[in-house]
Amino acid sequence: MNTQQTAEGAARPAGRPRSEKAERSIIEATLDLLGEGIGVSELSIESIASRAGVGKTTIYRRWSNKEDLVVDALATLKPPIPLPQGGTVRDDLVTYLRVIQEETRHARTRCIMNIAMSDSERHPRLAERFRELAVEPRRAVVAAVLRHGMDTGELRADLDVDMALALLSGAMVWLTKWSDGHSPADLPERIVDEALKGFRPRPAE
Amino acid sequence: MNTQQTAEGAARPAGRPRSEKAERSIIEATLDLLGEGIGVSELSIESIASRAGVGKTTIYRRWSNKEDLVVDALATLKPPIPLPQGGTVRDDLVTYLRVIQEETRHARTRCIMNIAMSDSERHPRLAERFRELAVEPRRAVVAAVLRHGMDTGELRADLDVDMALALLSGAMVWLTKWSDGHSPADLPERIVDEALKGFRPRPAE
DNA sequence: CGATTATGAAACGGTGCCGTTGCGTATCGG
DNA sequence: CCGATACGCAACGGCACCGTTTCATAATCG
Repeated sequence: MNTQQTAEGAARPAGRPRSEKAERSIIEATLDLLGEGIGVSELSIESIASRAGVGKTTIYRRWSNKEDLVVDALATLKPPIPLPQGGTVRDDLVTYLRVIQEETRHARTRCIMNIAMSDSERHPRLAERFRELAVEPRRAVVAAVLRHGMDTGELRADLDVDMALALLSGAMVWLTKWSDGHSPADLPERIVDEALKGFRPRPAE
Repeated sequence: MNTQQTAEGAARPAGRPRSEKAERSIIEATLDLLGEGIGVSELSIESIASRAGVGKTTIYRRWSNKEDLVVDALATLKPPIPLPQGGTVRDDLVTYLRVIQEETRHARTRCIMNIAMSDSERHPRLAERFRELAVEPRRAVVAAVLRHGMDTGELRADLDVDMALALLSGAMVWLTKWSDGHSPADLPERIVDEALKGFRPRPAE
């Protein structure tokens, strides 16, 4: 009985359908502004509408508040790299950090990371969404790499995977943040090697 | 920057002197608001004046813009703990991370850290000030601890001190950020031990 | 005392954004 | 074509701040 091809199966609600293009450009404008360093709280609906070439009405019709819009915008971010786990664990880890380093070069990524980090208290749903979209998938992939290494014996059998992940990612973010802008190209290698060796002297290698 | 400032030797500039008490309460109100999660850009002079029980005039007379005020406010933050380097290097490092962990419990510290982290692009002077006041002193202390360990042989002689610091601090911050609010009490020990051991298997200990 | 400067309070005009409404037009189903 | 809905646009009244000014009062000098 449903003559339209709406995916949901629900009847099409008569009248002019909402423009997918408008929706996309609204979300794009939102990410755009966030990427320019505008914080969530300073982000105004009017600036989004203007940037997207859209009436405010069109935005208010779809989202009842700003946070919902930003959540949906974040949802369009794809975890861009699944990491091609090819060689040794060391190489995979270096590749992983290199991806982080590369992304940090783009202002857009950097700003969105900042938002996720600092607005986590005031906008918990946002932080949760970001974690679910950007953090968790990667965590899972790298955790698999680490476990693989533990199986083959390249890594300690009793390694704490979450701790190892935190050491690597944390160091990368930390150094990038406090290292006067641009980080040296060999940073990923150095972090991984230092983490693999540990701080204590090694009796024999 | 503060426009007042007659050094002790200089002649008193006739008329009613500026109230030290007002100045303190302005700065206190500023830190107060920042500690409640208000970001620098949303921080309004009027809210500060109201909170401090002070006229806007009194603020504008001393600081020409908001950033200067915030910089001065940050300048009153003291690096609260110089770290009692007593026992083994391991213990000192655990103590260091415990201090970070403890501070992270207070909302005020957390918010100010967030500001330092995420506003570093839009307010470089602020970030610089924070780094100079809060990050650098501790970095120096812990770096000394690490170097001491390298001398005594508790740590590898070829350890990269900056990298080690980044691994420890980064992991602490990372785990605190992504671990649903409260971090387990033994986190510092676990981070330090994992970092000391390294990820690779150890032939014999 | 009088000169001088600071203070808190209030009001100023200006701006940017809020969320809503009305308008004329565009795009769908029937 | 008709009814319904969405569109972009412009305007609304309202609010929060901005940075400045005015004012009566308070503190310190000579």
